[in-house]
Amino acid sequence: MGQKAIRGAAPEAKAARQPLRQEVVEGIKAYILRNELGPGDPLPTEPALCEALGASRSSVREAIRILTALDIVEVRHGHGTYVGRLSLSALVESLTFRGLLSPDDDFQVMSDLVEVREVFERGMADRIVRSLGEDQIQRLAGLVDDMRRAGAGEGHGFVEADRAFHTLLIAPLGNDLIGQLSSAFWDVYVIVAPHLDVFTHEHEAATIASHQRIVDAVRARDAAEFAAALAEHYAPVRKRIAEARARR
Amino acid sequence: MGQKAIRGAAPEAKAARQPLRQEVVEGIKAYILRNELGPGDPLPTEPALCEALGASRSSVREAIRILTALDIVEVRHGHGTYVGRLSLSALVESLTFRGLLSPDDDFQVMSDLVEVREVFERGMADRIVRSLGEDQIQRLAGLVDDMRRAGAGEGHGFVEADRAFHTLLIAPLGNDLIGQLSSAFWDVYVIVAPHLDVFTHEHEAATIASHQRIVDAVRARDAAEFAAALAEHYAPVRKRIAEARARR
DNA sequence: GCAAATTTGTCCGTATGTATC
DNA sequence: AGATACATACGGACAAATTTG
Repeated sequence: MGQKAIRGAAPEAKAARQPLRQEVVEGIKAYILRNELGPGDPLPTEPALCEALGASRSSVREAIRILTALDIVEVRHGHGTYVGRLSLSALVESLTFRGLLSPDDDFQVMSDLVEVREVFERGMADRIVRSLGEDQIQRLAGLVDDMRRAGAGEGHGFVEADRAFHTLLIAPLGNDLIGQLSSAFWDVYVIVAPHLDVFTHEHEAATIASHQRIVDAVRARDAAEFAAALAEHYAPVRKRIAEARARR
Repeated sequence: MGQKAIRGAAPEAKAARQPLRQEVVEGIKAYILRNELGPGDPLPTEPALCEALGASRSSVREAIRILTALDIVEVRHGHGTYVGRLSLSALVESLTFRGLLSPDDDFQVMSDLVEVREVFERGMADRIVRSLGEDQIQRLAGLVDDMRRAGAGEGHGFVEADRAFHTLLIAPLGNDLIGQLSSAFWDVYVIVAPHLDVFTHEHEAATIASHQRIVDAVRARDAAEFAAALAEHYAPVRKRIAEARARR
């Protein structure tokens, strides 16, 4: 019968009534805050949430879908609902779709994206060369070796080593946001780039060389040289994107 | 009666079957891509999507909720569903909730956030001072005047002028991603900061002074001085966050 | 290994609120 | 104001996945 609750009567006298599902979203968020839950902690079952928040299962489920998209909750079929990892997966989804969407601006998205990563690393140059430990520098050098080996054989491990290299580079900053943003941008790049014919495996040698130069600069604790090496590394990437753009 | 489609039989032989709603999500995204739709363009009605994608209303609606959270689709009650603005609203939601969540790390989130904005502006210093036009510099100076007026009277217009100032600062870069990220971070800061007692209106005078110094540096096209002015501007912000953190 | 219990996934039918013409 | 088209919300039923006895 769709019995109706008297929503909008008591609370917020004349405020534009927001959908019930949105109230449920806020209710679930408030529940997590109130109980100080963290990633992985269990949430009430759907029927329990229905009763607690005074909404039907449909509304509760739609609210859960919204929160799932934001990685605030995570659902395991047949098992239960839990607090999510609070990652930036939504950002990856958004940017990826935007990159695939516009037939012309997609190259601009890629270019912007690479530029931001460069700004992160160049802007933090002095702090990076200062705070990287000897063992971490050793691991960076090891990753360059991995790139050499992967470049000779298959191109698969190459991008992984490249990614690990840059992840390790910004790790010592202690700024999780930069790390996660950079990681998200990398995800987007890897997903979108193949659709734009940007990948050309001929440039691997140059990429390896510039990474080696970065390692050498870190070893020497030379921030200026470090920034210069980064510029040398990113310039051809942007150039390749520009070339692919011109090709259309 | 819940008549069942034979999902999982024909497609992807042994791949782990994903929920139907996820297929609907991909189907709607594919529809947008295939028809090269842009923000504001209309999408089929819910019943139409049900028939086109072979799913019930529930599944279609849950898929729409996911895409709405990502700002890929937008729904107007009683009117229809449309392609969304593809903004970074999901990022704001995610970061805001994360900031409110952890009782200790929230300050870290705020600190990281401000640091990223500083890196954007300092990392682009030379390009900013080079590409800002005379009229834009004039507008920057006008915004500083606005801050002076707002500071004397009410604190409301102050943050707006401050925001407009920084938005205008990075606008000439032509990097939409930086602009939208910076804007998103500002949103998060404004939402979360009041919960942490970071706002202390005593520092408005110093803020105005450092903004004036930024304008002067831009006028002189002096990138080094510009970067120094930015450092002077952001240092006290981070200091305030650190103080609020220590207060707990 | 099987069966029961729990929980989420999907479907349908219906009623209501909202915007447009 | 009425009619129409659409999204919102409800409730019940069954399917599928997971855990447990």
